[in-house]
Amino acid sequence: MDDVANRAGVSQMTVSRVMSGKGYISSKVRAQVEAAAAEIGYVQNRLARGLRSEQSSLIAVVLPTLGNTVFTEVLRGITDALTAQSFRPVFGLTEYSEEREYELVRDLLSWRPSGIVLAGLEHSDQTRQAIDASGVRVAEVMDIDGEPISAAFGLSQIAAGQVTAQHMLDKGHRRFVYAGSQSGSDLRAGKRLEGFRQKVREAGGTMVSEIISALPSSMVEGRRMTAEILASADRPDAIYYSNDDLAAGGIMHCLAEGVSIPDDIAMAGFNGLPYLDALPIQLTTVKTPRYDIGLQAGQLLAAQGQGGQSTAPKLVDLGFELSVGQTC
Amino acid sequence: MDDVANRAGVSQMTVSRVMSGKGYISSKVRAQVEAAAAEIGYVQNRLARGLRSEQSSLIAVVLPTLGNTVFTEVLRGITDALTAQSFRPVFGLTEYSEEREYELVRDLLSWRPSGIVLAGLEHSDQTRQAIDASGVRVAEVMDIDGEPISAAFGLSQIAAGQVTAQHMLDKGHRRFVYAGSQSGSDLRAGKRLEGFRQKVREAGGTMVSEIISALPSSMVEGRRMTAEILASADRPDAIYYSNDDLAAGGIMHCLAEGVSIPDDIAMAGFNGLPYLDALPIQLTTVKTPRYDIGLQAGQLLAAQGQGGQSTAPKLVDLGFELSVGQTC
DNA sequence: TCGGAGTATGTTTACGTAAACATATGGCGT
DNA sequence: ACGCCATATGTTTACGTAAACATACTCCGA
Repeated sequence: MDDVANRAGVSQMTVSRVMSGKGYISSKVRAQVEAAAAEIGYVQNRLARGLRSEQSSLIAVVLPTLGNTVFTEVLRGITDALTAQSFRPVFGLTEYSEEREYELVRDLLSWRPSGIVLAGLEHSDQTRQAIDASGVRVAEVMDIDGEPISAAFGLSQIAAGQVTAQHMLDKGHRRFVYAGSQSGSDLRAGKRLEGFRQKVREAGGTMVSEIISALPSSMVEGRRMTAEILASADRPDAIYYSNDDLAAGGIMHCLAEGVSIPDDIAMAGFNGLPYLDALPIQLTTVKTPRYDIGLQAGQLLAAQGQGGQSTAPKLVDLGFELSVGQTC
Repeated sequence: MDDVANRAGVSQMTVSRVMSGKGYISSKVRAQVEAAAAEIGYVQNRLARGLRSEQSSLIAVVLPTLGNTVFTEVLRGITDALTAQSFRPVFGLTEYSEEREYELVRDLLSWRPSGIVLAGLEHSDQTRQAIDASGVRVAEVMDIDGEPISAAFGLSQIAAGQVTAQHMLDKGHRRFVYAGSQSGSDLRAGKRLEGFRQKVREAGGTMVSEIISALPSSMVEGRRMTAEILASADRPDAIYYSNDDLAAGGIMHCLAEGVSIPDDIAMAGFNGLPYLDALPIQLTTVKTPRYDIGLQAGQLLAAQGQGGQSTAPKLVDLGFELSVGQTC
């Protein structure tokens, strides 16, 4: 700024005023300063700005994985919201580990972000403590079954599991297998299963088994698990997959092996991923507003006014929609 | 740090030495300082550190989209490489716009990143100029057909197109349709098409038509385009899709409509996405080392030594592999 | 016994920015 | 004509850190 100031024949502070758009500036001086800045290729230093203003226009984003379309779409929403306000996401991946989440949160707080996005409502005490101490605003995404730190955007995972179970029960299915992944470390999936189990129990149905792969969810793994389930002695009526990728793998298995859906086996997934519309058989699933969840979380954090924080609702239910297909 | 110093009964500089691990510190003082820091919950301020050291341990990442698995995997690789060195990615999405890329690069440079990742080798003059002026190290990813700014990690997109064409020609196909997306703004896809066209021309084959959708690539759009192509009067032997998502949509269309692959229509895609292994029909495609590309790009930028920069190769060819399936 | 080398700590300063506080000019109402 | 207010610019200072430059103590060999 000093260089720009010298060249424009004004003081550093005047340059600062032009750059930040705050305070009075005559149009003549503004033009001079802008010309000088362009000539010497001035690029503002946000580290210094952040240091001085005790606020960084960075938003920390801590998500479990990018291997799941859900989170890439949430991240898209966040990024779009932030970009519009010239905030930038800095991020890290936990791979579904609470320990990793803590390390990342701690580290990211050293950037003095204006806000932080976390997945879900369950966090270690350490994590909560670090966040409380820092005073940053928090947006938790995807889940609303629980107590948010300050604001959560998502849907009731438990209710989603319940609705799915109810639909399958209504269709006459009674004997279920649950197929999950990630060794059960995806807590949202756990909540869906919880809701699902409850409804099945209430209706007198049976959870024949709950198979949880150690691998991340994928279509390939879903196909493998489905083959295993169908080959087992105690074959169920229906499979509830923890998400659409696994379920799509199930559909693929059946298409390839000539297994009839839903007569031989019924299926339901979760998420409502766009590619499902391209499959030969429409999967019954639950559509979730992932992009919107990210967008609203991003908007909350990017909103400048600190006054707005107190008036913001704590839990924002973006809802879900049971999408009935041909698989049950 | 002043607070920590007071509590530990030492000077601020001693605290700085403990935190950064540089300089001599007695084990007694180190313990005192660490205890004091823990008690008051000290969190270092990386903005100040960056300001002082003129270097930020942030890496700017500018990618076209997160809607394409390719870039989410590249981003995973980058993130993994950076995290290992406690660097963090700050990122932005261009949606395949050069203008947007420039704005993002310009803005991200204000964070004084230690490095920047860009997709592809084509950038506007403005962008190159801004990067040159800043002196940051650059890693360009996915493409190596061209002149890199400093280092590029990827594969020859032109060669990938050629290899695919050659294989299809060897299988006896002569009349091709190309199916692309994004209004052709994906320049890597353009290079593949270029290589493809060239081989087809050389072999006396025909490009019956080149259909480019305005939408982003997706399985759904691939299915729609395939239906359109198969319904056209001038029906080709084979379709070359700009990527696997479109091609998978083509497979789905054929499965649903009972079109025989490859007898009625042959197909090839690009990327080698993992989910292809789950489909009932194996797609012929080109496998690309996306994660590795990101990983190596990240490692280059996270490597501290500036001396390493000059010895680093300019173009790193991570190769590709033609994966022959059942679709041609 | 003395001096130098290694170890351990402190003091001063600068990084680039913007808040807080001055200062200066011009116009307008009374 | 006078003073006040809106406009326009300048000066000083602090944000938290680490480099550069002191200073002090200990140990060891000549």
